[in-house]
Amino acid sequence: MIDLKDAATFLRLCETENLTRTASLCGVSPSTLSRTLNKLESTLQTNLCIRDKKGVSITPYGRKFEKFARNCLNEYAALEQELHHGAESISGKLKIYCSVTASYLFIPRILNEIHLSAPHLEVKLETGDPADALDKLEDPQIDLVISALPQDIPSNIKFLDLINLPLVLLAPKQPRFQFNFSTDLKNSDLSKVPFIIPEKGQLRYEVEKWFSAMDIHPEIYAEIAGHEAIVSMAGLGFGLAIVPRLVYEISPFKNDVNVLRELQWSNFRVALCSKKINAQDKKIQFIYDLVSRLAPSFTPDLTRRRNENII
Amino acid sequence: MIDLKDAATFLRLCETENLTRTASLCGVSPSTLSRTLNKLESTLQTNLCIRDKKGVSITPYGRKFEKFARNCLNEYAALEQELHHGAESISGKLKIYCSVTASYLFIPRILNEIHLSAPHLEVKLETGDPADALDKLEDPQIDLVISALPQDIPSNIKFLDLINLPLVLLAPKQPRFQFNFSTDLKNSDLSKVPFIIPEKGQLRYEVEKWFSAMDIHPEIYAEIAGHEAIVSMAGLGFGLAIVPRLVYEISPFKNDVNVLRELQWSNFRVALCSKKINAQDKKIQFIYDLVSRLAPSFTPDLTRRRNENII
DNA sequence: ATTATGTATTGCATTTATTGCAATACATAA
DNA sequence: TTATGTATTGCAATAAATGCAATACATAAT
Repeated sequence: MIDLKDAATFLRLCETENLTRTASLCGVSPSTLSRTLNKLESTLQTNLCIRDKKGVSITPYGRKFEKFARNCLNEYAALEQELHHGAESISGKLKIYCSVTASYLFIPRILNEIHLSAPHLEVKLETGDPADALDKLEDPQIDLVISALPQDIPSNIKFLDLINLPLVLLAPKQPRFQFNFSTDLKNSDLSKVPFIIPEKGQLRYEVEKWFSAMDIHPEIYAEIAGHEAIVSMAGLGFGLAIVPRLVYEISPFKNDVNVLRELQWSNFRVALCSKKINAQDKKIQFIYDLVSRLAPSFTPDLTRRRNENII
Repeated sequence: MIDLKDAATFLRLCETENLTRTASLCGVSPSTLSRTLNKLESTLQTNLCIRDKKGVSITPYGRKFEKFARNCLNEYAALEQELHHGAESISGKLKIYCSVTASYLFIPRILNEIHLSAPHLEVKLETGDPADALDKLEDPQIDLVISALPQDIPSNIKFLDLINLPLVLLAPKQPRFQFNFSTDLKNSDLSKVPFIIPEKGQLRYEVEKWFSAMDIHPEIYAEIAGHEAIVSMAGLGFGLAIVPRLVYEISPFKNDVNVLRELQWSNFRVALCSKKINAQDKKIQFIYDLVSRLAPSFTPDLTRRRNENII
């Protein structure tokens, strides 16, 4: 018969579609997880997922089981709540601020994990310009933010590194003006083309640092709030832009821009942050703990994609 | 974490409130079941049931868990149906005919067990005069009946003994007429009081056998269809009556009648019956198998109550 | 082409959990 | 008192789960 623990395990697998990482999330070895899946499939007499040397993919039957598992675990959480209503367990409300991009990448996994290991914790999410993220911590409503870390980290901030994002230089495939950039791009050329740069925040700082290191004095076409909008502007052909690779990867305008190069020595540390004064909060401690288990699974996913479509 | 097998086990315990019998139903030893309950209670951090030397009783928290367990197992059954819709599993429809009393005693446990071990089997129930039960087998709609076995069991009937019910002689506490029966009841007296007897069926046969053995020639007040109605009539004071003890125990008129004595040497075998020609049916075989596991739990429950309130 | 990294699985020895028997302890009825 | 029914516990045997290390394969980087 099915053990609810195995059901929870399968939900994690559905989220990651990766046996090794799921195993580490569940705190077991990959071999154990592999055998757990065998057991699950044999009791259900069904193939829940296809596992080969390449990885894991969930079958339609697996999706049905996923629904079932989610239902049961929800009811189990409700039962626990009913039995000893939340005593000892992590519960209450928690508000997180982050960029739209961060919400795509980190939040689903974090929420999934919260749902599995602290189902009584209510999470609210606010998205916006990542440049504002650290300041948002001053808002007493906001408990946690996902933000790029500045050079000098304020002393009242506690943080946990999530990922170190490479920055990429983007150019529109169809420039709106007749500006020039050839394949053998020279820095001197960059002073002659319009640039879209962030209005403020750590990315603005990094971009300016790069300009100065490269000794470029670019023409600024626009200063934009929100990383995602920068890619849109570039995609629409208004100019070159610099954003974290991840933002480019996720953007709906991805196909309208080319990656000219990846910026070296850039330092764009994305971290989970909170005010140190809240560090004692049980909920916040729990999230730090949870995310630190989750963090290793972020890194490889993003630094992977290679074979740039350099023009 | 909870195993659905343990949840099913607990549902059986809720039905029987008896650890030993539940253990035998689940096919494990009582010690194993005891430890299963310990495990369950420790994972839920709650007392699901009170277990002492006297027996088991389910706590309110246990009832909550029961609801949860029922939910989950229902969903699990639905999932199984969805995955390989009923292949290999016992499914379809089955109609059972029995008396109201039998439906109170046997049917809940049987249905509970069906629900746990063959959740896709749809059971319909028809209740009526047990005298008609065996004849009902001629109805092609009816697959199984619970009936008293006649002296000569028809050769085309397959059966499984459920219980051997003692018959009791009942007298109204407040007779409607001025008939007489003293505490030192003599058989000769019984010829002078009105009797309510069954219209037909095995009970009619047993009653007449007893009359003739005792050399009583009673005054027949009424011939009634349906055992339950016989107790009602007696309770309303129309006369003495003979019914299976169980019928008396369960009757809402129980408090309006006294048990004068238990009839000796009466032979009222209640059995699960079907036509032999249907014995190959997978569903029917399954029910026989299931009920034969269940049967031992019927017997002790009913032969227990002693200390009759003999007048 | 070769190397390096990432993926899942399998054999094996070890540890851990489960199981049923028999014994125990108590309650209730005969 | 005796017999029956109830649940639990100690114990030894059995069964199951676990992680390590080795394996096999795919893919990407060099």
